[in-house]
Amino acid sequence: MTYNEFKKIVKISKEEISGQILERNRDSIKVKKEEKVIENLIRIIDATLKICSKKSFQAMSIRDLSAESGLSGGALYSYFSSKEELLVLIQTQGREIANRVLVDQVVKSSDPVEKLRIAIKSHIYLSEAMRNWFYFTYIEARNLPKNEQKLAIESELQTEKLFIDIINGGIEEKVFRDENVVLVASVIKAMLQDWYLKSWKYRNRKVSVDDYADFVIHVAESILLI
Amino acid sequence: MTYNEFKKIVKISKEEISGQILERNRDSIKVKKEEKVIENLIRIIDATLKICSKKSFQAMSIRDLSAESGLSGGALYSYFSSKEELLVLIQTQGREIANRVLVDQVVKSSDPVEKLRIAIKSHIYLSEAMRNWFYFTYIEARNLPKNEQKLAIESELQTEKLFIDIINGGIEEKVFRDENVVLVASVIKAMLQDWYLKSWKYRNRKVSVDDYADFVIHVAESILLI
DNA sequence: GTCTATACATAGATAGAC
DNA sequence: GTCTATCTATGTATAGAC
Repeated sequence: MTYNEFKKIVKISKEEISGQILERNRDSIKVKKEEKVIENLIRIIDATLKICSKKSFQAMSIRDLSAESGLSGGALYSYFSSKEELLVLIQTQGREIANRVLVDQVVKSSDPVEKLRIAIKSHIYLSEAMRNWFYFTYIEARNLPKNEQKLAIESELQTEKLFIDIINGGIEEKVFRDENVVLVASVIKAMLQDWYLKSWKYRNRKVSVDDYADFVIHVAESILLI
Repeated sequence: MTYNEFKKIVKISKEEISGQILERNRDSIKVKKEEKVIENLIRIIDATLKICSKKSFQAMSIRDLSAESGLSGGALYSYFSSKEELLVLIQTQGREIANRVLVDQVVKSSDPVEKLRIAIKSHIYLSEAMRNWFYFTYIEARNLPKNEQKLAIESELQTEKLFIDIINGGIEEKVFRDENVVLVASVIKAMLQDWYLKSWKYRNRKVSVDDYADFVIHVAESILLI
């Protein structure tokens, strides 16, 4: 699988995401026409992610968001009841998509070596396709309210668990070495995150997403393969 | 070298750091008595790092900082001329210390394998000894003004260059495999950063700093050693 | 040198016209 | 549904007393 193939397989339509957000947040969204909601949620989220790729969510004012999204400050509050709720909304949805796509891809194989490759590639490709979204989810997690922070941590650990399980499977089948599984999963995750946390660096150096994915697989297999 | 030995060798005294900051910022610091400055800079920086381990620098108000440091809002402005300047001051000093200690340690050996081990251990141990400081430097870099952001990026690339040079040395001496040097250095750096970005995770799992350093060395050598 | 009091700007959020 | 106008809170930064 290459990045281009991945993009064709995994349809992440903005309309669909927006629809899911509407389902989850019926209470806070005051606008009744669903089409309007879908359309404007896309504009709001796109604007937020764009602004927050340059400055922090805290530093983004409602007036900034108004200017970038094309909706007035007053209108924005028809789609969320506080700025913090907007943060929670985007983060929750981001985690949901990431987890769903990843799990969907991994179940496609039962061979541990293949599963590990798929998991690494899917994660990197997904974080490339939704770079701003991933960056935002990571970097703004600390500004979430306490209980939402807990959910973010759980989600992080769940993703790691996915790798832990794959590696354990490989050790049982004697295709992987008996390494410290938790640490191997941790460093794989660190490498995956580097792709979207330091995208500026890899772009400047003309490292393609396929190059990077192949390299991370190479590293993982250097540690694990017998 | 273990973490405890490292701490004995590398003296990172708060007074010394504070003194260097004074040298660099004579213009902004209005208080004349040097002892006072040293003492209060320590209190201000400790307070800032403590608060910012829980919330962002933007979210920290001068009133917060006043309460935590024990100085009034007015007094704080005798030590910096704006909140942004305080951010720059801490970040600049943090990068300076990190770079100095790392370079000092690495020159102790001329053997590439040994150099790589020293570099990895020094970085992880240093980031452990100054965990809040490293976390702050990483996470708040994006809130720096444009020109200071450039310096932060340069510093990041310089640290990576140190690893690149070591690896290239090893390849020349035919003790390391002829891998993609830039990518190897990148992922080593990603692993190093994970230690202080996810310190909560490693603490919960009772992974000691020595365990982690040894594991990162193990990974690096799995990729590189012939 | 440090405090209290306060000026001034900007933020989030709401009300009511359209 | 969206706008403009505005309320209120909070933040940074300063002035002047001690």
